[in-house]
Amino acid sequence: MLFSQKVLRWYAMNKRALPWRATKDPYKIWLSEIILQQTRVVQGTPYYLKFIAHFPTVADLANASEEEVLKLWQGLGYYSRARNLHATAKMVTGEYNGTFPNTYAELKKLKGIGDYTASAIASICYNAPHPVVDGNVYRVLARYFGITLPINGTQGSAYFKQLAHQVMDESRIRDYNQAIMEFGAIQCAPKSPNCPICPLNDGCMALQKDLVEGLPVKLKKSKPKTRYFNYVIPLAKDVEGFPYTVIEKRREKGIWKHLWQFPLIESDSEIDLGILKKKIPEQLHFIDATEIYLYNEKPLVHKLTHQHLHTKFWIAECEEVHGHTVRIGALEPYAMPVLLADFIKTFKI
DNA sequence: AAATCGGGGTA
DNA sequence: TACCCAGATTT
Repeated sequence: MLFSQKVLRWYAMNKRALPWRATKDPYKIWLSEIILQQTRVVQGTPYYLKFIAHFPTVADLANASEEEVLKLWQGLGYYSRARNLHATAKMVTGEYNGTFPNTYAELKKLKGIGDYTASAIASICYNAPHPVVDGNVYRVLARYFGITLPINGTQGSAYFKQLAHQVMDESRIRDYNQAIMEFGAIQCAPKSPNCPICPLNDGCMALQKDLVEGLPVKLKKSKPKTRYFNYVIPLAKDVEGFPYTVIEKRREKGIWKHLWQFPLIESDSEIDLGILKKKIPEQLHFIDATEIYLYNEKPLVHKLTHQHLHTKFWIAECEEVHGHTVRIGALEPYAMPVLLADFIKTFKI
């Protein structure tokens, strides 16, 4: 039996009932695909349900503020997805008369829609013959056909793309694309796949050559860089006696763009109170503290894929503070990185 | 071509 | 720890 037919047969028996599987509405398919980029189904599903509940149509999403979109996205990571999601919703609503384009080429022009996502939407919504190539597909193809080219090199990327095109079932592309991804996620798992029970094991080159654990081959990535963050939390009391602080929006490029944070001093290494007191007038001139103390004895290490953030939280008690002031009890509506959302949860004055 | 962009789950 | 996740974009 053909590879594609084996995959489709496996899918018919094993597919999960996922919230976006019941529809061909391009808005919902698009939303699910953006959420699921580099994100596991179990992590993304609650966000998908939240977004559909808040924004039933693309026009609802377009009419929301970016603040609102980022807040709903909080905790999911890769926040450019949320900013691009909002921009594309506005584009579709404003320039496409509220209707998503129905071709791969037109879809790919939209922000946040690359090769994979354009193929996914075109095939799932319109049954257009574009094979998806995601992390699951790389793994399944590399193993079944015994391909040792690195999947993230230029050569390998092109090779897998043409191979995917070669082995797809064009007549059933809508199901086939979801089938091969589901097969990769459930059966042909990254680690310790249960090959003895796999219905594709008879034709699997990796299994024959004992290469299952070694495939796919991936070029090694760079090591994470260490950064030293000093968050200074100003603390003052307003006229009614409520404690308030100051936050700011991250405008520069880099992580967490357009998310909110406390005033930040980044240093080249870990610093103590003495150094901090010298830096505050230089970098955070709006803070005039009567007392400053360290909130966490050991730096909290927040690990991202490419950065390790050694973070100290300093409390700066002030008579008054200027800037974007917010009561401590009213920080919830602001979209913040998990690092800061976690801090706020534990923070007791 | 390589780096960057999060956070969480798994072995 | 190391690796991966329904990748896209920038450098």
